[in-house]
Amino acid sequence: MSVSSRVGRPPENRLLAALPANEYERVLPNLQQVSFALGEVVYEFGGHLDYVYFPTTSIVSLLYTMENGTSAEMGLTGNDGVVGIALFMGGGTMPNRAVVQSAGRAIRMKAKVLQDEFALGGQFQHLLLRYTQALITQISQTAVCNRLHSVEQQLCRWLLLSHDRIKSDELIMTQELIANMLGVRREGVTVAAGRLQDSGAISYVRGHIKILDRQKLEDTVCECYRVVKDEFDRLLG
Amino acid sequence: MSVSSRVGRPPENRLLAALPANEYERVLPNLQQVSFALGEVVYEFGGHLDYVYFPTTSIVSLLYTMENGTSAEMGLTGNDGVVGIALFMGGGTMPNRAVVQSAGRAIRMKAKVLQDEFALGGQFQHLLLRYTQALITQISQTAVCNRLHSVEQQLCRWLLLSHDRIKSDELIMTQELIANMLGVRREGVTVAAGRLQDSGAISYVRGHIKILDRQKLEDTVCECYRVVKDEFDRLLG
DNA sequence: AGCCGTCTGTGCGCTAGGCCACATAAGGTG
DNA sequence: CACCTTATGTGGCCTAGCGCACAGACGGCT
Repeated sequence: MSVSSRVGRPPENRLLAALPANEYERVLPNLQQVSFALGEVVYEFGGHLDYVYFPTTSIVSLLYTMENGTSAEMGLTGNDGVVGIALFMGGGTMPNRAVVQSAGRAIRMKAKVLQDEFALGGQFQHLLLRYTQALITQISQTAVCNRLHSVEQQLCRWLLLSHDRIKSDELIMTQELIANMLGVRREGVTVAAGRLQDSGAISYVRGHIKILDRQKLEDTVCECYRVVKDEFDRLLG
Repeated sequence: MSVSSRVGRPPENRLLAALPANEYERVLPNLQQVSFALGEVVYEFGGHLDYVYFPTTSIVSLLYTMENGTSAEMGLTGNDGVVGIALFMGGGTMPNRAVVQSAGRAIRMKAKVLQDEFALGGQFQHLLLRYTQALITQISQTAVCNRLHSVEQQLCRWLLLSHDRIKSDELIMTQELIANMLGVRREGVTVAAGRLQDSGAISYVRGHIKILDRQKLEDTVCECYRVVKDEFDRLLG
């Protein structure tokens, strides 16, 4: 992770952008821009956090890794959210890992600053809690989707959720990594991605996925995607 | 749901019991005891909530029902939690249902009272947020467990989580209902429960499950159970 | 260019769990 | 007690997805 300059106005993160001017001005001196590399670990299982991160151009996955090494994603955070909710929820640590799924920038804020601001009970607190509720919806829907839907549908959901959180139509992501996120085999992703490719929805070349026809993905995806999207729009839109 | 008398001291709900005396005295006049019947719906998908509920002897399941009618449980709340987190998280409604899984009592509190108390930022707010974080862990672990573990392991997890939240060794619950909770077929539950019965862990007769040997369940269950239990103990213990 | 490591495609056998169709059993009710 | 509803046990068949093995294919490096 590399730390660079100060943060501009308005911020590229939707949570920060939704703050009233006076609250944003108050926290602005405490914000820094950082860059995340692909695969970088933002926090570990049970690890302590010194900062919270508001992704701007990056996407961070929340994963849980089992004792036997297999893993699955619970949710993902992009420019509409914040990584490190344990810091204001009061738990300090979370029993999961956060890994950078798409390289890019984020804005960080010292834990203490966040906690003090949260304790004031203003709009900042409000926004963080609403985001947390939206995240709960995302995690819940992941639970249901894992149980009831096919790998192909889940891949569509994952592609659409990622696409929503990034400006580009190209995702940098091997099938191996996607398999880890979805908690399925790499070959399962190959087959599902192959079908999406045949239908013309995406093209896939060695870690570079291009979204060619978003509508086709939306036609294939299960209802889980829309439930999550609608809830984010309702709570943060 | 039947409303009865006032609520005693100390309360049978762990969240309320953890309140400092002065905060509990302040909310006490606004608490009422209610009884939930098995299968009663506490709130519907997107429905409005006038009260939050602190279960004491009841257990409430948080479920999501798909468009095609199949459903799956995201988490469950007993005397260690509260039903209706959307009321203090700010969203107002949740995109899921809450159904009484085990008949019993709960303590209810008017939404407005809860919100005012939450806004004071005292211990009550603190406890509610910590509980919410524990719930997030539970939901996450459900997501992972749905993806990676067998029906038998999930049934064990479910039995243990329920057993922890109830005084009795007997659960009133048909296999059909358990199947809906776990998002699996009824026959799948029959087979898994049959195995547990053969091993002497439980006995199962027409909607009455007796836990005969808790240790055997703990030997069969996946790690998900302990992760959730440890996190609840850490955050609320 | 040639090599090599990393991705991706594919096939095969296997199993868990889905769907369907019944058989049985346990209580409740007249 | 006879009947009927509801709950549970069982089997047969089918599919999705796993594990494994290996065959390309692409791209970076020397």
